[in-house]
Amino acid sequence: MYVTLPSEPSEIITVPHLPAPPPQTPSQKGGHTWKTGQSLYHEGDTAKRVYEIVSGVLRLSRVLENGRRQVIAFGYPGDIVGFPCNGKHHTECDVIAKAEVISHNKDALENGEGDPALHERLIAAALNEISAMQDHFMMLGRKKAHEKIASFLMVLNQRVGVSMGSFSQFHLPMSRSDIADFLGLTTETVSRTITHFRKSGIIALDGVQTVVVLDPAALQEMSEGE
Amino acid sequence: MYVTLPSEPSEIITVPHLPAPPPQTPSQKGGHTWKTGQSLYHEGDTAKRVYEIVSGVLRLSRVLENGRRQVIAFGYPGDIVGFPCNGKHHTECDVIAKAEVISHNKDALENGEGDPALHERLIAAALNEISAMQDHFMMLGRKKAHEKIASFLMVLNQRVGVSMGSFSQFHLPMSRSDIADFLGLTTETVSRTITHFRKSGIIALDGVQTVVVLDPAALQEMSEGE
DNA sequence: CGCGTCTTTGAGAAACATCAACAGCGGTGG
DNA sequence: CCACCGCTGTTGATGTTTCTCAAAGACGCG
Repeated sequence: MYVTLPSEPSEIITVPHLPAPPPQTPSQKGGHTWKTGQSLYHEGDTAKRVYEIVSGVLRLSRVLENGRRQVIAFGYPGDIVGFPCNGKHHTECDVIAKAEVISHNKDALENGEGDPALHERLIAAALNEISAMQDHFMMLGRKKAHEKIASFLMVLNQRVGVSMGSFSQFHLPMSRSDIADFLGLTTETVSRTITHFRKSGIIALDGVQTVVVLDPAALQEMSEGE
Repeated sequence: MYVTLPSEPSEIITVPHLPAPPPQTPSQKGGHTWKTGQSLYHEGDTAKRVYEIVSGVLRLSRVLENGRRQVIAFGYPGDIVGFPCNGKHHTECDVIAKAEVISHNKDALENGEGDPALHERLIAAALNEISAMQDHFMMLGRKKAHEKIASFLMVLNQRVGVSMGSFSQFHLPMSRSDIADFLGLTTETVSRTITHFRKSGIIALDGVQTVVVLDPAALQEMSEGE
């Protein structure tokens, strides 16, 4: 259903410019499968493991007391999520699209004993994560709604888009509200902006969850502001 | 504007715009002093070291082509900055207040050989950084201007505030524009909001760079929305 | 087929940005 | 020592974006 490209460079989707993280050489073959709607962990949970996504999509998020939510990242194949801080998880991690996940003991991240190669790979992933988050800051703090949506669609297109003749298309497993909470917008603004792109002929929709990119250059231009 | 200290022995390096890097062996104790306005590194620089702040204040930032800037973080004593990604720095790092900084070879972060204790300390710092950035996401994406400013002042007060009788006060080494770029606002909005807090009796100013917190509870309340 | 949920669309309000002018402050040079 | 200059910060008037509230349409599921 979801096209995963295990051989492709993959990264946290907020990082458009980063080259490939380590190739898929999981230390353990065959991860665990999680269904849509399940949670790998919750905010405040004691962190024992970090998770390497083989297939599917995860959502990392935080909620404020008053109910406001921020989606921190969407995890795609190749991403590693669940980095602990002081032994605890600081986000929710929910499954958006049925996922296969390999878990590693957090000790493999925190000290090199055992598997030095894995240790270094996890550290590299954590450093990548930091850089990815810095990109996302730019997005949240300094871009307008249409730039945010355009950037978001472009990154997804680059990461999971498949070529369909002269166009390319990809699947949006997350809801409009997930996108809104990721970009710091409301669902209405997300919806309106996507509609606007559609009416402008930049993209087309096939159902609410499939995006066809008709004019990548225009999308690129949108993402940079005018 | 970035001045290289003549008194500093500066290596001849292929990076043309790099001011004098701290000439020292890995993990040297004692640190190195940087003056206001200097840059520890620039976006795109090859990352050789990470920096542990002993005193002073640093500013980590990124700029978009169109000139829009996002301040990623302010580095205060105890913080470790300059985590590399794929061997490069992905932010600017400028000195806001004269700083003493200890630099560590990045190898100490990436593999445990040498000093395992330092290695683990740097990893913990990186993981802390991830968590701190997640907090900041909440701020940028889901808080209103007055909540952002109030949160910002509160954090600074907790971190560097000194008790003055029944009140506490702290220094704001960064400009209004730095604060704006950190919080995703304009300088005008920052200024107006601070003025509003002042007129409400929540804070007082002693010059533009000293904040006296008169009513911490009100500030707390402001930071959470109503 | 009916129901609940998600998405889209619309109208109006609010928050924040933008544009513009002025004030404060430190530094410089006469 | 003071007048001037440039820079940063403040304040005001106005404009735009985005949010909020409301309702209708689409879609999946039982």
